[in-house]
Amino acid sequence: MRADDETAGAGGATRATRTTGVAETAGKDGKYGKDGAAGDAYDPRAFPPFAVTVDLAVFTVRDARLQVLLVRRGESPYRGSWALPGGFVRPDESAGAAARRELAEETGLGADTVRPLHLEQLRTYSDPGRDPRMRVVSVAYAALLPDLPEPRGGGDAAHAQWVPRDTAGPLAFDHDTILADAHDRIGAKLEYTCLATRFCPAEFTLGELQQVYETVWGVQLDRPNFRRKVLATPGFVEAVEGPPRPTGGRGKPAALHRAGPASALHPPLLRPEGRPSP
Amino acid sequence: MRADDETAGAGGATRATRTTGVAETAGKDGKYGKDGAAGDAYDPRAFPPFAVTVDLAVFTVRDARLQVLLVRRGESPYRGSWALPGGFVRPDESAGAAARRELAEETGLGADTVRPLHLEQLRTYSDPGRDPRMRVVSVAYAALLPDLPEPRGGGDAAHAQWVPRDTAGPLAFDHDTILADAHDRIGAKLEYTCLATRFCPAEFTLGELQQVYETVWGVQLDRPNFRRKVLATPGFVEAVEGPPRPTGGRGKPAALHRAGPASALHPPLLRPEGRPSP
DNA sequence: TCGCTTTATAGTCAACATGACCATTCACTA
DNA sequence: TAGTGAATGGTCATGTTGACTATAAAGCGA
Repeated sequence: MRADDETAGAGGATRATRTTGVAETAGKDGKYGKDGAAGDAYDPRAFPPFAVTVDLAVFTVRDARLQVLLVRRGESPYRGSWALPGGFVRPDESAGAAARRELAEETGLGADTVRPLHLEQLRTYSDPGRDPRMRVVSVAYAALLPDLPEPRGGGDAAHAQWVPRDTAGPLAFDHDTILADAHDRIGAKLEYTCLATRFCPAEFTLGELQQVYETVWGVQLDRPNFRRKVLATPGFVEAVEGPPRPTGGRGKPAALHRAGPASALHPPLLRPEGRPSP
Repeated sequence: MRADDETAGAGGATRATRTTGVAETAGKDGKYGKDGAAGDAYDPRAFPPFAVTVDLAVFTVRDARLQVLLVRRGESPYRGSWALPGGFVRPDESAGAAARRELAEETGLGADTVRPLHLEQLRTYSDPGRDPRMRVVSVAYAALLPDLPEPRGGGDAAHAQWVPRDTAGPLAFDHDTILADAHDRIGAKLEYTCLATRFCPAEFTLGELQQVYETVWGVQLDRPNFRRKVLATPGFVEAVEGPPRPTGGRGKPAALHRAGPASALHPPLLRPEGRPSP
């Protein structure tokens, strides 16, 4: 969660292309120029068009590590580099729809599996130089997946691969920045939302939920305190009837829970130390 | 802060335009199709281009009310409606730079005044139908202004006007949604960042700072408790030497403070009741 | 069957933060 | 000189958090 935007390169050059004050205000809100008075107005068609893409930071927690889904680039630039999955937004879909479509394609998961997954818009990256070939603005999304039995299906998604987040990079384009922003945002949202359950299967133990927090934050939490806090937060989790899951012989089997109806935590579940940045 | 994205209209139609799986993965990350193999690849130039704009939710606190800067549209559609200020992103600038440029133009403030203002990217609105004339994706920003002595300069900005936030709307396009998202985001960030000082002039009293919280959140806060909390948070504010500002005869003059070096609050300054949504 | 290990769960206690108050100080005005 | 309005300085009960100890339940190996 970086506070500021890419503001480099502002100022001078933009002034140079400015013609009149009327030209500015005529193009308000993404509209054409004043009706008919096209000569002076700011006309978007007079410029090379923007391409709009989505980039996805797809996270899961597996083997007590935060893993991110990456693809290897087959074309230049950055040929052979790892990159975040993504693709073009099509003329008839929103960025959110494009992100969900790409998520299904890259993970190889069916539409039914992908539909309930949490997709969160992070921010938009629009630096003029971020793609050396053309002007591309990219809307970045973060996706949270439980540790699914079918990590990546065959077909289109064969080239996508889970990589531990701390060993990911350097990535193509500005994807290192996007990934860092995504990690920051997810970590921050764990503090005051119930997002952590999205990393878990439908039924999970409190130990698994705690593992999510510990993995995303990179800290150790006290187990009794974590338990107390989660159970004291109304609507965060609710107990599941029936026998606990077989443990495989290690310790007492834990009771199962499922995500509750709440979406926000009151008060928040704060990280042990200070947060990185606003 | 809406949790989910615009996902309406996904699915069917996008499938119809899909050609092959190779076409999908070839256009990864906002690139052209596979080198040379343009026949099958997804080529952005085959589609009508996207226009990219910025929309600004510019807030200030004046007369104990949250005010937002609006412009009146002179062209159709929504001719005569109020709308958020904004405009096209130019080919050589980032969205953030465009937002700052538009902010200067709409407020009539000089570049030096605008430079230190807080601009925060909210999210991107990309619904295919959000502008009836063409495909426009808009990157929304929130800007926080102190109650400046020159509310709006002359010239270009003469048509922009401060409007109380609760009387704003209905606005053109999806600007009601953007404004609501902006208000939610600002309110949430007041809880765990030092953002509130951005609504204040360089030197301010704790009463003025409290007024910001009360106005944005729409609640009343206890003054001694607020004071204790703010002063106990390291780096939030620091005392200013010298005599207090003349009060105009109403009560004891308050000590002046300026924004401290901190950017995040630990622990956060939570709203009295539960937060609206995640 | 008896320990032994492992993990879940229950409970204690002090430090800290918060919300609801009351009291005092200060500058200006009537 | 008293009165008014706002800032500032406290108290106190309550709730939350962090550190820590203790108990319970399951499987394993001897």
